[in-house]
Amino acid sequence: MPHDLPKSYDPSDIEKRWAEFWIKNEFFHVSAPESGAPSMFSLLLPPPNVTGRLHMGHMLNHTQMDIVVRWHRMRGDLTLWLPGTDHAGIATQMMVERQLATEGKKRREMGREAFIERVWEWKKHYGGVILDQMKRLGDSVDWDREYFTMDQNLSCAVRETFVRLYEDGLIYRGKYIVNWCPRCGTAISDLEVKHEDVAGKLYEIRYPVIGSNDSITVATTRPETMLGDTAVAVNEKDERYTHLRGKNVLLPLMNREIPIITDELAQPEFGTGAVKVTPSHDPNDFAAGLRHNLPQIEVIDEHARMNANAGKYAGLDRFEARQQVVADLEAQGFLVGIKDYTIAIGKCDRCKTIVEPRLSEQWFVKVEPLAKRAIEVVEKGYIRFTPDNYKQIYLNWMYNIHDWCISRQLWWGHRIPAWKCADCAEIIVARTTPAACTKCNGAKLEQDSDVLDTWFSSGLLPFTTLGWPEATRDLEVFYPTSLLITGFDILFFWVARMIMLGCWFMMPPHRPVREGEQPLSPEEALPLSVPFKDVYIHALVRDAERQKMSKTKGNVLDPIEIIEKYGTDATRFTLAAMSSPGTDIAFNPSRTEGYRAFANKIWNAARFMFMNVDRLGVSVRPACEAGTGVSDFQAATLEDKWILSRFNRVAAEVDEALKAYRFDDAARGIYDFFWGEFCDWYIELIKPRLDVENRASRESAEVAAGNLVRLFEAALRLLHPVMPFITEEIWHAIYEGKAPLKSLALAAYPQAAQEQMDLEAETEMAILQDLIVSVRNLRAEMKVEQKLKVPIQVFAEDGVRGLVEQNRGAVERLANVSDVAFVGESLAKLAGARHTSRFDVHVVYERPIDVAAEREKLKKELERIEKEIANGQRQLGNEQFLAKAPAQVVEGIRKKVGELEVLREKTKRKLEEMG
RNA sequence: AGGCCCGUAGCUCAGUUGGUCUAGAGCGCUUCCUUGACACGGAAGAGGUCGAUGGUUCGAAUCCAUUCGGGCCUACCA
Repeated sequence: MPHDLPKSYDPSDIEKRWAEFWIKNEFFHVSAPESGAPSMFSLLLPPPNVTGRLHMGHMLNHTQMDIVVRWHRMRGDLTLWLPGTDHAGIATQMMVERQLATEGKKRREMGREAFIERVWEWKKHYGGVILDQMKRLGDSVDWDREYFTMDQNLSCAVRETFVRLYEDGLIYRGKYIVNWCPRCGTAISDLEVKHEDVAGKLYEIRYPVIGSNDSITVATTRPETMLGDTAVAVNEKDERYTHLRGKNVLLPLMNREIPIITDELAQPEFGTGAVKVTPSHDPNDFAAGLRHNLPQIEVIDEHARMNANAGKYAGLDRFEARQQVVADLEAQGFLVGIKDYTIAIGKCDRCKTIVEPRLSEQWFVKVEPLAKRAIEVVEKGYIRFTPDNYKQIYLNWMYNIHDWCISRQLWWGHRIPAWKCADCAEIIVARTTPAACTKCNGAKLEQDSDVLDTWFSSGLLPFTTLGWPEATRDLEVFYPTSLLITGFDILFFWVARMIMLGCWFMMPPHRPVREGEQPLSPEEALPLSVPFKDVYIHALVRDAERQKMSKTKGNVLDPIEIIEKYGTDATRFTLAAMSSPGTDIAFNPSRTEGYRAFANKIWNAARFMFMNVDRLGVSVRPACEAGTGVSDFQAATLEDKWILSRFNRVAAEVDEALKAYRFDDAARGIYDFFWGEFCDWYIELIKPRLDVENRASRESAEVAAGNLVRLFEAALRLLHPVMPFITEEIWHAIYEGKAPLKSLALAAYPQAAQEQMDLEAETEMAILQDLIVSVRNLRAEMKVEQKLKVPIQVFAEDGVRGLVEQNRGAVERLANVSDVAFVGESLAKLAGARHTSRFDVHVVYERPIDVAAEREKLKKELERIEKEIANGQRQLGNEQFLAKAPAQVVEGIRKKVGELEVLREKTKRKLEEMG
């Protein structure tokens, strides 16, 4: 049995087999050639967290990446898709802490070293889940290059970048207000704080002015912070308070004297126009405090509890303290009022704990110089966004960027390469552990206990994974990477940081230079410093009701379950077909069901092909190597010329679609072609030619079979990037397991060939299809029994008549017609006839016709035609239209009106005839 | 507070610089057909004044303005 395909399509077996085969054979491994600049395509996989499991968003992202990557590979580009996983500082640490908790252990009790060891242990056991899932998807990544962000070489590069930024004056350490998560016990960046509108209260508190009976009322949403107040601010322009300037107030509950200052912090329009100033617990107040040299009194500690400075409130949780403070203020007559107020409260992105602005010593990146370049490369078009509206979103963010807090009080991550001298408190930043203090020569040095924000290291990946800071060939050949496909949720977290860091470290003086080569000038280097040239931002995958998928809602679809149910190919196809830019995807499994049907259709078409090839005993081995579309196709008949032309046209469309990241257009184009044209028409049309037993010659049968196989093989290549498994399976079957290449993934992507396009054949085929559909239509209207063959009459001009005559058999078979008779005059007037501008056709069948209904229909039809004609003629009579509209459009309308006029006459006559 | 996106058939969505659009597809629905590739199939069909209003234009689902409805992002206003 040469072409052995099981009777039914079962994706699970096929997909498992090929996924393993691809990996085992390392088809997707590439290395940079020794010299030259090959046509290449490179893409960095957004590294999933080691803690990660595949979700629908990944599935979409991976599908799109794999399509693009396979497409480029088949086009002959040296294609690198680089996989890896991210150590994901907070996420992973939380995961392991949770595991420890079940054993009754605590991180702090274990100590740093033991804990980190435990995390590595955890990573070894559970960290690979997502990679295994990726393998199931058929992701054609270069597994030989798989990295982990904490690998030795990458960690070295991280340290190198830190030191260089420090040397460049772009990293500083200081005591500032940062976002502090009391649960995670670490600082987090602005981006890791998610704001949420909640119903809160605005408390108005009266502060008595010392030396008078006057008092000043301030408003706050956080009354507990008043314990740390060191001033009250009013606006300079606010005349209500002119008389109080320079005076002091007595801070209630604490009985501390604090000054009334004038500062822009206070806006006259808001509340009373007076504002309490708490430099230790509010970023604005912090800034105001610096302006006025105010003391910083911390009253809340790292666990969000009141500390000793809070007097009698010490030890209370911040929310307990709030209640207590409010109660005491009220009791003592300082509470003026409480109003309902909506607050945008900041929560920790990871654990949803309410973030506390806290004064602490942290490391920051001074981002302005980095942002300047990151803006320039996008404005100059060195990086393009798809959809392009993300360009503006990116730029707006970049224009307003703040310094980036990069230190985290965690244990899992890249430790900051800074040491503090125990003797003189000097901070030493170095690549390797320093032996002695650079200032006092003391030997008691302690490394900073903080680790870096995970996004700092992921921001470096485009160049560090290719060997930076060494001047490697990989870096030379594959950087800038060609494309990045990712979600908008990490546009700022990751995409923006990669651009900032890439355009810093791949620019002189940091850009590695190969020995004996001249360094590039900044102007030359800038376009080449970008981490990627294209960014494609994919949509969010929602559930069928357009709801965001979330665990709490319980509407999370597991891609693995979908895959098990419908197959990876069908799932991939669904996501591709639904990937229209800028719109979220409402994932509906019913769609996937439909695409599994498509896979099944392909499967059965293949079985049909093999059945015939085997019956005829022919062996067809289509060429599939570089530069090949459909080869050795013998276009003997109209349907041959037509399908070949259509194939090439579709190949061109698919290519265009993929170039523009229109995965939906590409998928749909192939779907419509394969099902709607190849299966529904072409296969049906050639069936008689394969029937050597009854009506066909052996020779013509062999030609037909050959064409069928060659076209099918090319179609498989066209479809392979979207549905890699089923195409690989059938493709190998075509060659009976002895394919000229080891994998379809290595074959050539079909390129449209102009000489194989045939507009005339397409036009003729369209007429024939129209005729056949018309007859089927009439049959259905007249309720002719399905099986009954009926004669038809056709009236047409010579050209069309000749066409129908030549393809009489096709008409007879596909429309179930017993005989085609040509008549010399129009049949339009006959009831039970149908007319187009090119032909009239009448089904000869005795069946009473509902004349009234028929008339109504015709009337409506005539109205429509006349409206259309009027419309067209108005345009054609308009000079401005003729002058401005493209010639193609004018010609198209002219032609259409001509055809419509023929139709109108026929319809009119028929109506008259019917009375 | 600022910005972005969406509103097209019962459902989910296409519709690429305004014109060849009689606005398409899948699913669902109706009728017929188990014909040797496929019922995960074949054939035929019903179904939409393109959220609303106004404007620009010879021409608008497409551009502009306003408006209603839905979603999202950014933001240090107590």
